[in-house]
Amino acid sequence: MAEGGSGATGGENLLFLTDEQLRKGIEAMFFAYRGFTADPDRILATHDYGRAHHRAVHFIHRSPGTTVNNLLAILGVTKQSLNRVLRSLIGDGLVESRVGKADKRERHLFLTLRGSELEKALSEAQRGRMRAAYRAAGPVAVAGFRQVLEAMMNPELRRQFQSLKDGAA
Amino acid sequence: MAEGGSGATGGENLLFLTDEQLRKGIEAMFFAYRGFTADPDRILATHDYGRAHHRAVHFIHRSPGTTVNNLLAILGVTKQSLNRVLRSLIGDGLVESRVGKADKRERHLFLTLRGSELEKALSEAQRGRMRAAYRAAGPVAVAGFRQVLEAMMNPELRRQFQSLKDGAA
DNA sequence: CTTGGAAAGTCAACAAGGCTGACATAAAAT
DNA sequence: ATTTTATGTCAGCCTTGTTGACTTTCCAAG
Repeated sequence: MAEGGSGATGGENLLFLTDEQLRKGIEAMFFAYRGFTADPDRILATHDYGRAHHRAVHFIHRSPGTTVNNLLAILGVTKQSLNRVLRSLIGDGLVESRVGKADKRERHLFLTLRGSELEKALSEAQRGRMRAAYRAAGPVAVAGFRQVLEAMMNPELRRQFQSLKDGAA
Repeated sequence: MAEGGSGATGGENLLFLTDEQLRKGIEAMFFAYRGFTADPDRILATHDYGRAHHRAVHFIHRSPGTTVNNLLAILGVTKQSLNRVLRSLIGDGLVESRVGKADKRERHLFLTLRGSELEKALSEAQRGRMRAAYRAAGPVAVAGFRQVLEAMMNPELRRQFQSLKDGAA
């Protein structure tokens, strides 16, 4: 499905697969990820939170009412680690934890008003940079960007991502 | 400079810049980065090393003889943090530190044979996944991937990256 | 030649955020 | 009635980042 290249770069020659090209891609990924997290990190620092809080807030915003277990699966950390973060977010009044109706063992997580405000600040900062990068690169590049990223995920993560992708909760 | 879109996706409509699209890009970046680091992480764990060691080894391999200060600038950490990592790598005989000839204050860093072996194992693992993703996505997608990543970096990082890109030391 | 300051290294202390293991509780499922 | 599941919590460990204080080395400017 790959080589057929839509022209542009040069048909079936595989120059884009040389170790040199791959190394550049690896380094680009490293440096870009730093940029990717830089803006939210600045905001988080002023609130005495870290990236772990950002991730929790992001996915609770994204899927309101999600359970602790769902969050664990998405974030890929231990419950102890996530619990520490949730405890502080709940304690600070950014997240609300409601006992499940159908299954009272479950806790459903929601952002409070203050939680939503932080989420908005963080995601606007992060989207700002993303938007600038997308605009600079153009729609075709963006499509390629997304394709490569999805191919780079672990298969289970890709499945999670794709079910997350289009809404739902 | 951007909108002119080379066709394919739809000319000047800016659907690729909606908040929804940006959110998907942000999450794709998050999940992909996990995949990106997963394979080397597994190798590192068996050696009692972490990502910080990987980064140091990578850039010493990439620019043999680089100074501690150069490395600090590239990695963006404090010298104390880097020093801890270098000390363990030097102590374990993976890295050699040679006093500078012209300026004897500087230390020039080189991988030993054992260091090169670790580097090779790590980079082969990481390139393996990258190569698979590149192959699955194709050359056009790869070009877009690289464009977006570069646009996402901090300007200083981008400069560093671009001077690094094409060889030199 | 002396001295100021840059480059490098070291020690100590701390924090975030991963991890494991052990254990408690409540509720659901068998 | 028993087992399993979902969650929370305590204690302790590791890596990797941080600051601050201090030393040694050595170039370069006065």
